[in-house]
Amino acid sequence: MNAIATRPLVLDPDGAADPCARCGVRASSVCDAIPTSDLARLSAAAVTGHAAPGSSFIDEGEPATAFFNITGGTAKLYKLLPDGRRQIVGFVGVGHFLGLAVSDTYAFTAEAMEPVKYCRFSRASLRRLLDDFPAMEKKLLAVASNELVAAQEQMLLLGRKTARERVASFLMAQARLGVACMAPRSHFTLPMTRGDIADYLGLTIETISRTLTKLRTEGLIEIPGATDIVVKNRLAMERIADASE
Amino acid sequence: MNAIATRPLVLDPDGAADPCARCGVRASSVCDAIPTSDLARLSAAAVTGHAAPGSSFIDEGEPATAFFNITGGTAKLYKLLPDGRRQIVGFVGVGHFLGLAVSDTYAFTAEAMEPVKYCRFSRASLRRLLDDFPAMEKKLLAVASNELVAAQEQMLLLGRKTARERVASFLMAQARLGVACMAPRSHFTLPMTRGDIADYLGLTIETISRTLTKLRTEGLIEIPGATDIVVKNRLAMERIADASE
DNA sequence: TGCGTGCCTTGATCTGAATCAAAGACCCGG
DNA sequence: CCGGGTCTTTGATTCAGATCAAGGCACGCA
Repeated sequence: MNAIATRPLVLDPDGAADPCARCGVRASSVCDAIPTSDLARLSAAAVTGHAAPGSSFIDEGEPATAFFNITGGTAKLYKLLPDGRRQIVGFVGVGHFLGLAVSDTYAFTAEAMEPVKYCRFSRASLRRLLDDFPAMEKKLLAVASNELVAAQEQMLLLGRKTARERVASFLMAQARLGVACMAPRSHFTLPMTRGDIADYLGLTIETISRTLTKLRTEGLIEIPGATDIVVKNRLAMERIADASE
Repeated sequence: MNAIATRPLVLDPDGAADPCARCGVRASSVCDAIPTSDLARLSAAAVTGHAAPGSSFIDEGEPATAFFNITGGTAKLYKLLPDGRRQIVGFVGVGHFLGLAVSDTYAFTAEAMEPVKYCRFSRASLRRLLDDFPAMEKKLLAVASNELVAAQEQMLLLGRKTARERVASFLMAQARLGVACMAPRSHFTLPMTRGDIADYLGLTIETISRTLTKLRTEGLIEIPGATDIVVKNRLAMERIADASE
């Protein structure tokens, strides 16, 4: 189960998945879960599509008719309140699955940040796929379980951490993206705006900016350009992030 | 998939599951997913146990060796920060699955609120179970997907809703518990303390108390006893809960 | 080259919820 | 029936982060 669980999976009948723009990892091909001999069936079930930056390809509240697998680009997932308040519930890249839930309507909007490519499956073809390939189902269960753990971690952040702790947590999570089993990177690029970070961390743009500035003046990070982060003191940052100081 | 997804499932070789104390629903027996003829195999894999109120049966950070299915009672799930700040990530009752994630350690602590009974499966026996009974796996996937949706809803609440909106959301969710497809109850009992509610909603005890009092003086609810809630104006409460006013 | 439009930063002020503090209310065991 | 917890409510005060406001910078485009 572990091998299945730890590598991204792309359901791309063309077999042309990009390495993930978020983390640089190249997703394992569909063949990990489905024998090559059955690829034709997968191709028949899938419809490929794409979305330009700023445009959404899943809309909160719309009838949930399909299941998506990201094969290129990055997107943000968010929920809106009627007055416009926004909560970003995740940033996703290559290999991510969307629209799995058993509900009538989509629970969030998915909007491309960098040009997104995806494979779309109807509910019916997804069900057939899962019936035919139990390994697929195992993979999805593992993915969903891990996302649940991440969601609970985010609840802790949103419910109980200070602005400083939230920003530090976010930066350290970004540093770890896509470097499983290796040391986190000390230099990386944020592919999202301050506004997106704010809506992900439950704060405002101004608080994000001020907090980053503070961390910079304390010598814990450097910010060569608005989207570039260099972590100067990882240990201190980690300690702030998990409130152990 | 829907029938499997919508009713609680209890993996109890003794077949003696209680109706859920949280919501009154009697869980479907294990037989929905596993043929009676194979019950012996399930019994062999499962170990039953129980936990008294206030005691935990899963501890955050401990090696994740087992998988749990609640067969009686209710529990709260929470994560702690080193300085004692606490975030409750969920309240669970009969039929709930715990410890599914593919990680080395448990992501949260599970503590009984009312005497809890459970079935425990080792990782290995869970894997065998899932291999043998694909319907089990389908069920777990459906459950995990729905929990993910709920977690995202909670992120919106924690990240963007006001105290008033959080409390109203919480009360309306409690009113809906276990009455799928029926009108929410207008009278119900809260099985948790103000402290638990506070840690679930990312607020303090005092704010919970004040907010409840405010809703009461406005005539939207009544509070006959600290744990009893009567909703007097459901429409207004719903509107506050989803910020559409 | 100049101008508009998004971002981002910084400063001043405000405010919703936290914190600090003190009484009730309730429950259980003896 | 009493005593000592725990839980809840209410009030006074504080404060972290939001809001309001003003520039600054980078980039695309005419």
